[in-house]
Amino acid sequence: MRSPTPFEGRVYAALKRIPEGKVTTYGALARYVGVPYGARAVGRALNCNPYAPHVPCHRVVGSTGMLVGYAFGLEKKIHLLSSEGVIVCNGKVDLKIFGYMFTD
DNA sequence: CGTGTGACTCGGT
DNA sequence: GACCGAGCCACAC
Repeated sequence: MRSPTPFEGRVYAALKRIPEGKVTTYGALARYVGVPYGARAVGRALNCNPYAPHVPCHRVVGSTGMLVGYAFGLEKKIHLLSSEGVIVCNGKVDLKIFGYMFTD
């Protein structure tokens, strides 16, 4: 287990701020942690440190609402989201309804 | 310190 | 809306 870097710590903190039944995008998450164009860095951090379920990494989807990846498997990710009230259609989520933009 | 990689995003065609 | 190429970031080697 590699020690979590400050950057990863900010990512996990942001993840925990996502209300249940909502999802966010790698881009929005990256901006929130202070890295406007670090969407890839965010994804890499989650893939390398899936502290699940301590960190709800399953609430992170692509900019188009499409689920792009999950360390435990996309099927698992989809199931978790639907269990929280998020409607997943064909591996995609409606960001117009479930998209969380870290307004605060 | 340079190179490669990955759960991304955007702009052009 | 789909496909393709380029850009950006943090991290491991």
